[in-house]
Amino acid sequence: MIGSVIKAIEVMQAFTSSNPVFSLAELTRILPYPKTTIYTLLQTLESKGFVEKYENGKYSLGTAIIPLTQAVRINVQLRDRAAPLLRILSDYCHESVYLAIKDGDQCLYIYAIESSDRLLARSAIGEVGPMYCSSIGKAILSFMPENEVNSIIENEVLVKYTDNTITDPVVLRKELAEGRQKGFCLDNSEHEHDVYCIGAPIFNEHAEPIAACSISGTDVEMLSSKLVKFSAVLRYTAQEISRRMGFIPSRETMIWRDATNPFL
Amino acid sequence: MIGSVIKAIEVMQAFTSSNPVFSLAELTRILPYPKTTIYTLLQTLESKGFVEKYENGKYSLGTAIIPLTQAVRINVQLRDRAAPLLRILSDYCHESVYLAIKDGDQCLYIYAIESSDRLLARSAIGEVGPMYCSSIGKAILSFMPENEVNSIIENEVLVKYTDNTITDPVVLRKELAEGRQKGFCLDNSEHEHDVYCIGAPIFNEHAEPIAACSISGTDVEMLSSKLVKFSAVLRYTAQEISRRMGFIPSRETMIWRDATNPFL
DNA sequence: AAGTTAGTTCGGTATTGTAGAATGATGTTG
DNA sequence: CAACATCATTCTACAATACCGAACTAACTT
Repeated sequence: MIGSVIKAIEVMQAFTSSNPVFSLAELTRILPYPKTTIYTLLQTLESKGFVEKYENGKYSLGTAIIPLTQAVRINVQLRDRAAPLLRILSDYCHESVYLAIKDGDQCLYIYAIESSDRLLARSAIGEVGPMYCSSIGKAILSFMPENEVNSIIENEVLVKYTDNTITDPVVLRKELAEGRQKGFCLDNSEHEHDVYCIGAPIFNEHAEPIAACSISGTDVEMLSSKLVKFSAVLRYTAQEISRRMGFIPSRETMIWRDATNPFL
Repeated sequence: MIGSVIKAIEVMQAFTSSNPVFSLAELTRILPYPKTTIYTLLQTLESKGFVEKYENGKYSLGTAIIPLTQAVRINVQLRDRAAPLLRILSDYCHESVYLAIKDGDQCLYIYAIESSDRLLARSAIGEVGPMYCSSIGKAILSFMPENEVNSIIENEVLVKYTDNTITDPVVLRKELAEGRQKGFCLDNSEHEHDVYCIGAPIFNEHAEPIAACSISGTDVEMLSSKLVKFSAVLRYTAQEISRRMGFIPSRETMIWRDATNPFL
């Protein structure tokens, strides 16, 4: 374990989308290292383009980080395989489509096809979010071993983001059981107001739920009149992505192509 | 300058999308450092999620890199401001839309809205490409100071990717002059076969061309019947993005809204 | 079974990262 | 306008620790 590398990473991770600019002094307040240590770290990172220095002496993360993402394993192995299928899904549904993985106790969004009515300015890629109140997170949880689900649900305060957020572990567990049976989970505006989602899990070759994809919209019809059609194509998409990850669906749970399926 | 941090970065940058997996031995062949040095660097990076270790002992880049991109300055300052405008542009044109910045002598793609007929599986975000044979690159070059243009054109071999690639500096310079006058540049399948693009430059508050956006399609109509309409809305989009970057367009070059403009 | 290659552990040395203090630059307040 | 405060940067000296050779183990090859 090389201390200076650890510290360099901690310096980079101090920067966030809501706080993307720091002066040296501000960083010394955040991090438990002396000024000069952080100073030389910043200079080193700057020489490689990992941080940039503003005119006014402030620092932010540099562009050299962006090309690295193309080589990240999950992007090569999962995103690049899933992208064409998600494209078809998005064209069929005319709604935003997301791909996120389980990253520790959270979901990490690694791909998005955002439809025009998504008003959020920022790209979701790279964002992390809670598992218990998103369709993606619940879809992953619903197929995880019970003890792991417990450790995620119980080691975390279930924050009530909206009126619909499920904060009762009993209710949540019931919904996960239901999701496991149906093969998909919903987000009835449980995280953001007026955002409705359907999420379906993606499995790896060991049949572990490592990720999920979702259809997301601002129309509540998503969970009523459109649900049957959308959930079917979403589950099929997730299954085909899983297949490309080496997963072999069982005969009972397999989803077949039919007339309502755009993947004919 | 901290040596171990430099080395750690060099280790990470050894991974690419075409070569995303390495064993320790392979890395020692690529990098001029002893086995044990690279070994401890990998272990350190792994502890922070910056590299991941496969079952078979091989290494690849880890997911912890992905959230960092949300805090990268250019993504906060430019991408997040440009995204809604590019969304409108894409909806209007029904074509793929790209945003790339000048990064040294190359273009770095930082945002993309890919339309359904884009068959490429991979996301372009994070990719780098040459400036002299893309509409984005030429759009940036066309507004750069002459000496900087020279250093890019002359220090680089102009590879002939397709039959249409311009490899003659004289022809290229003439086209850049034309682009500067018109306010946009074309890519007539000069980099990839059957890909046609229109690119327009984006300026910062100092009126420097720091980036460009483009409309990209597989239909040659892009450069004929659709050109007038598309180039107008593209230029307007680029201007409005520039404005959000602090650029103040001059009265002569300003593009006004009109009936063919979706931004009414 | 011998040989080759790769991953990992170990330990001594010398490099070099670290942090205190001092300096210079900038901005702020009375 | 001066006195003060804050911040970035330079310098220096010591001690920590990164570094790398060598040794060891495991897996695979011939």
